Amino acid sequence: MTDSAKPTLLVVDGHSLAYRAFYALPVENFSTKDGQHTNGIYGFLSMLVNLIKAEQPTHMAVAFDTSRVSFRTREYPEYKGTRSESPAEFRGQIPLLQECLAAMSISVLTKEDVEADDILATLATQGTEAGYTVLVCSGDRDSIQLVNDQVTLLYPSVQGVSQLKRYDPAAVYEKYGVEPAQYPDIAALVGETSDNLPGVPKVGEKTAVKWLNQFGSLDAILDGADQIKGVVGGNLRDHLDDVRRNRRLNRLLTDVELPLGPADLAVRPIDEVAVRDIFSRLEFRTLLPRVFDATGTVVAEEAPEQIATAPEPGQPAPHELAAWLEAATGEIGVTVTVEAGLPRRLGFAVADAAVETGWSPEVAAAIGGWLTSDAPKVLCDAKPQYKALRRAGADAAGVAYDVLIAGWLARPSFPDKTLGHLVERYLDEKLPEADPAQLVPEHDGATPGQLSWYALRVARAQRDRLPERVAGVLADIELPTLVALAEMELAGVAVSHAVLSEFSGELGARADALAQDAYAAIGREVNLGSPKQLQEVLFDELELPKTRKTKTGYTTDAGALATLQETNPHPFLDLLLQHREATKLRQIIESLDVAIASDRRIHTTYLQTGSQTGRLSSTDPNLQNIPVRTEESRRIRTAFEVGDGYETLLTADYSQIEMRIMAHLSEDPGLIEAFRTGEDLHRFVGSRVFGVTPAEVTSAMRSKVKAMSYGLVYGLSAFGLSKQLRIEQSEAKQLMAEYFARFGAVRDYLRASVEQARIDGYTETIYGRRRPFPDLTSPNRVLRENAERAALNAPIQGSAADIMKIALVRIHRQFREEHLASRMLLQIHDELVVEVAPGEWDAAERIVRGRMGDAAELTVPLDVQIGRGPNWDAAAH
DNA sequence: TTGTCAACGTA
DNA sequence: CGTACGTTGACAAT
Repeated sequence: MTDSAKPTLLVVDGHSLAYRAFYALPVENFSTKDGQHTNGIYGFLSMLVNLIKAEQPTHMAVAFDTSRVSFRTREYPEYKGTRSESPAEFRGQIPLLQECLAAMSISVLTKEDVEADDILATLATQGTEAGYTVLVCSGDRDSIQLVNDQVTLLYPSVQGVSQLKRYDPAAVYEKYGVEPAQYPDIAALVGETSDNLPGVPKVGEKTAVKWLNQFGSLDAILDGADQIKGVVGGNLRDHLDDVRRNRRLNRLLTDVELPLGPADLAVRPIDEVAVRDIFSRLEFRTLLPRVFDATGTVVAEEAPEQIATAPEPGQPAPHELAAWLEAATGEIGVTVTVEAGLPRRLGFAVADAAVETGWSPEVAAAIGGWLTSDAPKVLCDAKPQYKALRRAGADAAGVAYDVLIAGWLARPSFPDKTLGHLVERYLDEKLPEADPAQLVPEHDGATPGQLSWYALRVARAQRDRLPERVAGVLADIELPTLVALAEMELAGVAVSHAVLSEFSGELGARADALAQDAYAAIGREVNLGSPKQLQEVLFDELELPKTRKTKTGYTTDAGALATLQETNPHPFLDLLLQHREATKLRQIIESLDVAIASDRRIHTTYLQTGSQTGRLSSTDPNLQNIPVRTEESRRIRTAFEVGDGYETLLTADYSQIEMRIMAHLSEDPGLIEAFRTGEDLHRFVGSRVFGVTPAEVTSAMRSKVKAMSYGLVYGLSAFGLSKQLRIEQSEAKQLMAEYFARFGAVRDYLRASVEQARIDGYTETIYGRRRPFPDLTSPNRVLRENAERAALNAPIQGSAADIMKIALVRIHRQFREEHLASRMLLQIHDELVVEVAPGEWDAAERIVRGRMGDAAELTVPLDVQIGRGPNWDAAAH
């Protein structure tokens, strides 16, 4: 038998190689939409496929450890004792990996009480005896002892599992200077830190090899220990027992009883269906053809999966369309294409048919009843379509599903929010798209009817995969919120151009004067808006001390400038700060002014899928960051006025909603009492922390605990607290200690919530909204700690967002039920601005206060502050 | 014209 | 070394 005809047995240590892959591959690229981590599985399989293709083994097996304990830990309990337990995210991947291997018809071997490497050693030995060429693939250096003329070790390099280094006897000798069989002797002397096997102090590979070559064997070294001089000789004599123990433990078993021998491990054809199934669950796409290729699997058909083609939509007359819609049972996919803010074309689809039409008064009349009925409608990005219909005088109801919002709930971090992406993600198909670069596109894009058909199919594929509570958030919170937001956007808020432009003029004049003074202070003109030029002035010309580093240089932000002004006063600094303030305000005013529409109102757009936590965001313009903190900046808010035909503005905000949620989630008795007594929160907390009566809490004490309380919600550190309060770090630490001594359950909750997130891979709000956090197990400390702070904050910020949305929906509903003309205009996270119609103040106030107050049943009351006034500033309380 | 950065407004 | 957002002007890259 020639060598090339010899059968090749490949045996692999599944655990150690998957573990290396787990740390080598960034988890954010290898997680399913449900949050299952797959980096270890993917990396391992990728390596295995390469190996199969390159080595063409005739026989194959993968071995796994069964647990952390084995006969070695019984003999020496500290064995591998320094290894931290492998993360849950890794352990969870092992059963799935074994499922993959089973689908690929690769034998998986495990054995109680022994390690995977003992199984490899046994198989290697049996294989050698039976005349196989053996390849051992392991990440454990002890496997070097197995190498001989028949057995080659494939060992992952530091770069990761994709690069395997081949160790035959020559390679072992070159690297370690000994025969493979002698390697365990070296290792016994040197010790193995990762296995918690201490060796002889000061003895490294060099010394060990020298001794081995000098004495011939480990036993001879131990016997002749007296002859070795110096400190190392003494060390050796002191550690003879350790060396003997190490040698006992690093000897791999070659006689493990296994259910299968080499002959039973012949490569078999993969189970193609099973492989497709598990790979699709794990969302492996590119790996599938590689597996087929490496295993020589002939895929029956080029495209066995039925790529459905969209039906050619019919173009019924209005009355036929109405009949078609009435006849359709179940959900209907709906698409309204929008032009100039108005509906242009409409498409409708059921499972196997689609129709479409242009928008006209006739169509509106024919299908108006269906649109406003509860007949379930499935859309992609329903809000703009709903608004377009409303602008055209049509109403719509029965929004039963929105694939865009559902896709965001399933994976809030994913930036691409288009139907095309969802079609790829959930259907594994391509949405037909016209090539915008071509004047006469080769391919037509999908028509409205076809878009509806795709949306409906995405909805069906998506809904099954949405966890139940997340589906509840969609149905009970997000979909009704969508309608309320659409109405708010349509309403818009009245803004006075006159107020804005007068203020803008004043600020402009002031900014110019400040700029002139600033130039005079440094003797030249610079662009005060250019951080780059400012750095030249501050650090080169004025030679002020360098500030905190940014990517491109040193910061010139307001905080740093203020600090500089204290340490190195210079008139330029103050002028610059004032100039910044004036130009910033003016810029905000300008952007608001151009956003005033012809109805003299500003219509913002709320992004319902814009945040990772469940909050809304606001764009074009952003009305959620209108200045409020300084007296002067509040003047901008006076421009937000009650509109014609309305009586007054009402503002309502939740006081300390996040701390209340913290009290609820942590069940901290102290914090709960704080909110139940109705005492000022920070005064109450201050009295507990500083051990005085509430009346004795000074404003300094109050602001300290206030900063601490708010900081808690963000994962503030002692360092950050000390910086913010400008106190010593030791004092900040002391403050935190005192705080937690009184409110210990808060700390317990925060810790536990992050730990739970590490296990689950995601956080959850009170209502079940999820946010995945793959980085919680990252070995990269910065990534991991960032994730920890965000994970700490997400359930709190997210629950507050949920509660506000619930209130929003209920207020909207009740205003309608009671036929009020009053309406909500703005939502600023914990605040609502309502425009109250004449004579409706009492009703509006009752509803807003009531529905915000009872939006959630927490263990502490939800406190709502109401204000009233002709403009936003005056309505603030 | 487009993308990135620093800076800064809000909750 | 404090969470979540959107917008702006400057500047560099295209």
